Amino acid sequence: MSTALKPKKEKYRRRQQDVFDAAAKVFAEKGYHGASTGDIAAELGIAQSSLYYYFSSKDEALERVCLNGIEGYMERLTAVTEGDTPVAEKIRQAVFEHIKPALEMPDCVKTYQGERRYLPREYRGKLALLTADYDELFESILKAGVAEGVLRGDLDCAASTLLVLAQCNAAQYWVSQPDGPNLNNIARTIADNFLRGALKN
Amino acid sequence: MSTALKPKKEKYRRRQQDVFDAAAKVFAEKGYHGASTGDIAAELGIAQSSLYYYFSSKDEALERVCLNGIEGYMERLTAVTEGDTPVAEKIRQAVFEHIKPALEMPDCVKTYQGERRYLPREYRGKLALLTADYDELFESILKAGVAEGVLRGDLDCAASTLLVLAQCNAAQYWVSQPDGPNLNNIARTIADNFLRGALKN
DNA sequence: TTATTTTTCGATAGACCTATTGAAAAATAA
DNA sequence: TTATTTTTCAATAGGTCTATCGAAAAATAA
Repeated sequence: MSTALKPKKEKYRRRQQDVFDAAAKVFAEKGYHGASTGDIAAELGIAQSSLYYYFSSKDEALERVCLNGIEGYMERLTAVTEGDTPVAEKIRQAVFEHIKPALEMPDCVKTYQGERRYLPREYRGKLALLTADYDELFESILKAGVAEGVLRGDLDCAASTLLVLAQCNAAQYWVSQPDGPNLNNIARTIADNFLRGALKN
Repeated sequence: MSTALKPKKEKYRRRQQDVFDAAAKVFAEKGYHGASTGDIAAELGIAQSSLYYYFSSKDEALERVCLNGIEGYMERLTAVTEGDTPVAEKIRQAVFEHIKPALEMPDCVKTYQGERRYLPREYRGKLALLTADYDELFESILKAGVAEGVLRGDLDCAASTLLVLAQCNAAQYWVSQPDGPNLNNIARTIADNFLRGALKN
């Protein structure tokens, strides 16, 4: 029975995803307020009014795009923390996993980074909590490193987390450039630069 | 003679500066496209149409605000490079001077960072050149450090420049928070973190 | 085929926004 | 005071935008 009803809804879902992908592209390019629903429709080659069959407001489109922009981050970072690899390697992996979406879904990530502040209040608060959880999880890797004695005892884990992630987020704009540096190289540079100063000895 | 004519123009200039300051505040808060000229006027408590006595278009207001946002950067960094202090100290100073405007003119800086991409093509190009000059000057400090043998010989000066400045730019959002960290502390943390990995030995 | 459901569309109401204009108000000069 | 200049304003033209609605078209079912 479920197999008989699904195909209908699934076709709708796929088309809806096309719509949100187009929205992500336009939002990333022109900014939320600089982009019109007409721009999104033009991207898809359909009428502006047709969009409202897939979402009920421009705000909702931004919500969905932003959600896509942070989807998977928590899961990937959790996987990294749960491994039994050395702390230094975990940090390298965490940096790499953080930058990865810049290639796979750059528009969603850029929109999340730059346009999330235009979300309705309540929704923005929810995303802020998710981001805080993520930062905390990242910080826990550093704390574990300090506790193990692998990282310097006087390392400011909270500040380091913010600084490393700031570099990752900035790097997302470099990898998307055609002649920009390779994803692996950037991740390694960021992680190694940090580790050189943070490792004991 | 010049002293007789100036006061008139000066009064106009001062009021014009008020207008651009209000524009900076509103742009920083709502984004260029999210902010209306009505918002700017409301900030000043005047009629929307009165603004056009001081600028000829919203674009021009953005231009001026962005210009204010990068004013002085080049001069301050030049002063740092020209001193005869050790390289490590120059780097600390450069980082500090880069973050400083985040306190003195946060709205202009935020607008420059986030909204400059909405400037008309030609004007955006000019600012890009200025930014490139700045990055190059910063990089030259690192190169000098490598040449002197103070910094590691295999240091990637270009990448390091981008990464350090990315941290500075991100930090500008932390210092403006009421309970955020102190400007000096952030600057020192960024510079020391970098130096710990970049210094020879 | 015809009937039914899904998807797209044109037209448009209603709101907002930029920039202009001529006049009023305020400030300054004579 | 009156005359002149500077500054502000109300009104508005002309444009764009979001979201709605009923109908048309397309896809699917009977």
